[in-house]
Amino acid sequence: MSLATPAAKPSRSVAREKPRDGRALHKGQQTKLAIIDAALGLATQIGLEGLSIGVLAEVTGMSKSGVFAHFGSREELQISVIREYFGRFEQEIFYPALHEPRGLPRLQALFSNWMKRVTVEIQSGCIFISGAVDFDDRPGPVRDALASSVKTWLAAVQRAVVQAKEEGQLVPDADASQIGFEIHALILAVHYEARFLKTPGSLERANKAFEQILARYGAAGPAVKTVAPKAANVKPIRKSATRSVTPSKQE
Amino acid sequence: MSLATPAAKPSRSVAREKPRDGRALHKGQQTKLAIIDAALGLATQIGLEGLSIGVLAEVTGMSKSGVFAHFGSREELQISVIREYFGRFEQEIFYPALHEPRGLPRLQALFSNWMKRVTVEIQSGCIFISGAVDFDDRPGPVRDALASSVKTWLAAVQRAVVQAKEEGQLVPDADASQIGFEIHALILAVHYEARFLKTPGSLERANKAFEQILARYGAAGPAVKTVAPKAANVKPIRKSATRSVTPSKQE
DNA sequence: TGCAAAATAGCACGACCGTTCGTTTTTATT
DNA sequence: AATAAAAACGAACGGTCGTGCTATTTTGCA
Repeated sequence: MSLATPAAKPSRSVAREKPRDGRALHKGQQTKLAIIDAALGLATQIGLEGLSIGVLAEVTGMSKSGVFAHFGSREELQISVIREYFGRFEQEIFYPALHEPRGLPRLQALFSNWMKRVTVEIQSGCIFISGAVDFDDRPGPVRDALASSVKTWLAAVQRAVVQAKEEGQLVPDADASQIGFEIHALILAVHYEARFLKTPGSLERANKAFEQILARYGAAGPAVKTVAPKAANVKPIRKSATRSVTPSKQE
Repeated sequence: MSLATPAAKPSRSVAREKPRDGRALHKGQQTKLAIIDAALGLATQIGLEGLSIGVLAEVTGMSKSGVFAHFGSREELQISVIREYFGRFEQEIFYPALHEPRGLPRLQALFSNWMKRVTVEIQSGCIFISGAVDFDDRPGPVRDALASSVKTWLAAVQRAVVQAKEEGQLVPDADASQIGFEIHALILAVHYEARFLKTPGSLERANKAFEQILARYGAAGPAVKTVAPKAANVKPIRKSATRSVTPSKQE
């Protein structure tokens, strides 16, 4: 099972004819990855729209045309950045949560990892949020890439809610889309209040609200009590689990 | 009592020496208001950062320098737009809610009016949200004006929560800042999901979540039962109440 | 009606933008 | 070492941006 239903383009790896390790990637691919990495850093701070090829060239120590040649258009650059950002979302939030047993523990891990990432993004910014504002009503491939990434991610969260219901850890009439909406709302509010308004205590309020969501929809009985606390602390990590999950998205 | 603690600049009205009605405003002030109005329309769609003097001149049928002369800088134009937007927030959301009795009914009216406005902003956009993204980490007077406007507004909402607690309609240990945070989160989520993702049913989910917040913190006993339903439907409007509240903010 | 002041227009500037194109350098292979 | 391909450069283009000047028009009051 993968986060992205429409298989994400690999775009990296895949050497020439003879992938003799130690020189697998073309020089161009290396620098392209370096450019995307720098672009991602810029985009998180000033947004996808603020991202300019000129400053990107300056940062990477290249010429404008040199940077440009790797993408062919600014839109393609933006889309590359979105893909990279989505990939890191998977790596940092989604895949680690898969180590937790499906159901409530995994849902809690998803939210916890998400919040951990938000803690960083309070300084750096989130492309999925700034991008949503930038491409609110501007149709095109960039907006499509952005929206599909976000939808994929939100669907994954919602799937975890459904599984928690299936495990009997949430009451049967719990509305998964409603719960997903409320969780998403908390993340957005943390970004707004902590990053923009700099209101203290936003992180804690989001955590508290999340717990109250679980408390409200949590099924009665001992099931919640036994499973939840165990998973919250213990992490049964399978060896090289991260790598074993990642390639599965290739197909 | 006014929404804005730091008295908002009138900027309009105030004629010359002899305000003989019918020719109270200078020609310049009239067109300035017209420019701001057009700028507000543009800014809600493409954001404060996307707002350009060139297209604004085109829309208003003026020359670039003609538009520019009214503000002296782009920043001042943006600030004027923020002030105008804030003023409409007061007019459409805050002041009408004052007609409801303080406490729960007024809080419900605030949220209801807010949601009514959001319904429009799904198409047009919200400057307080796009502006927060645009000026995330860009200090300056525009960011200050934006943040102070939002904070003023959020404080007004929070005040309504406190009053509901004072009226005994919410449990005494209800955390007003926590409730304010969660309400704000719902609005942000509606904007994101309805405007950007175009997810159906977002409005309903926000309304449902709001009711559940009230249900969770609602005080037991008959107080809630008797007051809440009455205020939810009946509107005891004092005659010309809107006008009687507005000028009070002048001092 | 005349006249000062206010409002608007016209024009140009420097800066930055994405993009194109021809040239030069670097890379990878024989 | 030779060579063809890939990568990076440099300069320039047309465009938009905010802003500063100087005219010109319009306004409001004597």
